Amino acid sequence: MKLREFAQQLGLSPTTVSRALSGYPEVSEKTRKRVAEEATRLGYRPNINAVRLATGRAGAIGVVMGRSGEFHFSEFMGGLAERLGTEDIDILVSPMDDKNPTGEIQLYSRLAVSGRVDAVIVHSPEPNDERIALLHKLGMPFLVHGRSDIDVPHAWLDIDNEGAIRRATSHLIDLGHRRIAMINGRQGRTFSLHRDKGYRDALQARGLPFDPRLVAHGNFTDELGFRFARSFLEQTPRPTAFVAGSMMTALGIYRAARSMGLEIGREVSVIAHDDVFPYLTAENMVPSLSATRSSMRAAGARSADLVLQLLSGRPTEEVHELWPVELILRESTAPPPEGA
Amino acid sequence: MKLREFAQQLGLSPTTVSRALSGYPEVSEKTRKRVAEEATRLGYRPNINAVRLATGRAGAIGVVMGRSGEFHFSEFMGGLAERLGTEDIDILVSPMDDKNPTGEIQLYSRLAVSGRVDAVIVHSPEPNDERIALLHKLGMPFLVHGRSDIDVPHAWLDIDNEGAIRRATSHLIDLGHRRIAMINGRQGRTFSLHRDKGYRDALQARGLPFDPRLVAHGNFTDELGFRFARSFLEQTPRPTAFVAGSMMTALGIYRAARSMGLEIGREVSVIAHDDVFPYLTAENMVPSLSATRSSMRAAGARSADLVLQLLSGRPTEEVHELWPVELILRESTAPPPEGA
DNA sequence: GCATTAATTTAAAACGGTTTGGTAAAATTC
DNA sequence: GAATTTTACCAAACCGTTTTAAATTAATGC
Repeated sequence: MKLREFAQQLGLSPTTVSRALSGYPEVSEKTRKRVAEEATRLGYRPNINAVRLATGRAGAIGVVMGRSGEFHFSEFMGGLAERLGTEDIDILVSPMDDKNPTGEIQLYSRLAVSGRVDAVIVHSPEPNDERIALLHKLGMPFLVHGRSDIDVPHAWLDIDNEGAIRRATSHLIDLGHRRIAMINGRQGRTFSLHRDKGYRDALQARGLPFDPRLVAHGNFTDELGFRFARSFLEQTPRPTAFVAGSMMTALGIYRAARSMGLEIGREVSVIAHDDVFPYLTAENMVPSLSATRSSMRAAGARSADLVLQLLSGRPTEEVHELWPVELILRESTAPPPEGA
Repeated sequence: MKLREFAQQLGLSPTTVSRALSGYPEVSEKTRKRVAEEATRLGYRPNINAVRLATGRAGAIGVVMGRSGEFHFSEFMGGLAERLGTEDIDILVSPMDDKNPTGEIQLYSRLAVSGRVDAVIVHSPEPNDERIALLHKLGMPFLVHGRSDIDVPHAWLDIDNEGAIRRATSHLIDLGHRRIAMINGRQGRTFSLHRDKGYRDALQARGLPFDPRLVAHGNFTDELGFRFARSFLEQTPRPTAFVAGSMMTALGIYRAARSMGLEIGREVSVIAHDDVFPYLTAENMVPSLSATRSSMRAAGARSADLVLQLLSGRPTEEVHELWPVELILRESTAPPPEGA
């Protein structure tokens, strides 16, 4: 059913009906109510594409999805979706071929120019992120999940990675650990750099030396967690504790320790970062995993909020949030064994 | 830049330019080429929303995302995105409040009516799935990832869950297991039913009794894997083998066995279904996990293909694919211990 | 070289809403 | 009670394409 017919049935003009449904003030309360009721009764819904054309708004926000296995992606999306469910705004997922970095910029610029989305969410930014520069130049509203040092104003939502890892590392030092290994995220991402910094600062604060042989970077997979942990544990003297970037990494570390007959929570301590997944919880690991924790789903939901704020005119410079991160101590952390 | 201006610059009518760009035959090769060149040179791109309104096509396919933790979701999406990256088609993710089942039907009907998407992908169908009936009634093209027994024609892509689990179970029986527990997916989903059937048929074929106390249903989480495995293992006599629905479930089973001092691959055998994740691999578990395996990402990519076929007119009845599932034997399966 | 057919191109009508700029009726002011 | 403002509604223009139906130009047949 079209607006025309619907309006006719009500004995009103299309104009009035359109306004009534969009909640404009210049239509009487009585009429508005009648229109709303009849709309649901007769099942009238404005054609979304006509609305989009007329208003110039796309009614969607874009998320670019990398190919590599990002298991936290669906949690973030879930949060986003949860919040956006009540608005009439869609989430548009664009695939990105991350083997081809030029393609990424093209993709963003296509996304921006094409008018498919009103705003974009940028993930895992780098300190000098081309995408941010591009989106700013194109005037496309965007929110960065994470942060960038780039000299371009950008709205962002980030967790305090640096503080979290500093606390985690400090705690391990407090327990008496002296050789603490760090399995971090992908090289070059801001969040990895922040975590590196938290780690180094904690060491430095206690006068412990920084040993590059105890730090590794890579995707958050069980596989890499295992491989790095294994190679670290083969060093002599071996590290007595690990700071890890993700739950999957922690699984790999647990596996590596077991494979070498080392007991987690006694001979090797582990603290990992937990994005809070419904299907794999730090609490339930054996031994239960000490973790820095921040809900990815909550970040998704809040990101939706912030994007909506941007779209309704809140100035970019005002929109940034740095979330504190909990440190939850469980059984995987303990003082190092005597003599280690 | 609008079509009007662009056409004017070329000294052509909007009609001709539009046709040239869409590849219609009634425009000369020479003109077409010129138009294409100038379009890239001047950076003309048709306004997507105008196109959508005029053509009635949305240029997007919809995916409904449940709230509960579905870790395979991002793999499926990744595959979808990978394939759709080359087309000019978007993926629209709609949030679903799965606490409110009525909401789901409303959501689908909104999605269908609103004209936001040209087709929809339905996940985890039930044998008599309301969504399928609805989409059929509304005339919205859709692909079911999975299958349904409903008496409504529907295109689908599914893996041979029944066969996979039958083989897995049979293999365990061949090894000598007699008490085999099954931790399946959510009650009522077609795939769970198929797996149940595969399991029961395998038992029956060898004259083994079906014991409902050895079967559990639930979400694919480490937590449930642990709880169910634990309660099964506390029975006397305890099961000597498990068939599990997911990698996370398998993690839970491993944990449960360990917590009871039982050695996987010796005292307890495990076969799980593996959707193939880059961040957690069956091969790498300790002991390595025997698995029925089928790539979720490949299913996503192929689903995109099939949806495109549907949209280009291939009849629904022709579109269904049943994928065979590999059974990969690793260290987690062995004959039961003597006397068990 | 003219009639006929085929190949190109075009003007104008959708597509289905929103928004601008008014107008008539009702409410308020003086 | 006339003048003014406010309220409630409407006709028509517009958003930027595609597509239908018709017009023009080029090619072919004889």
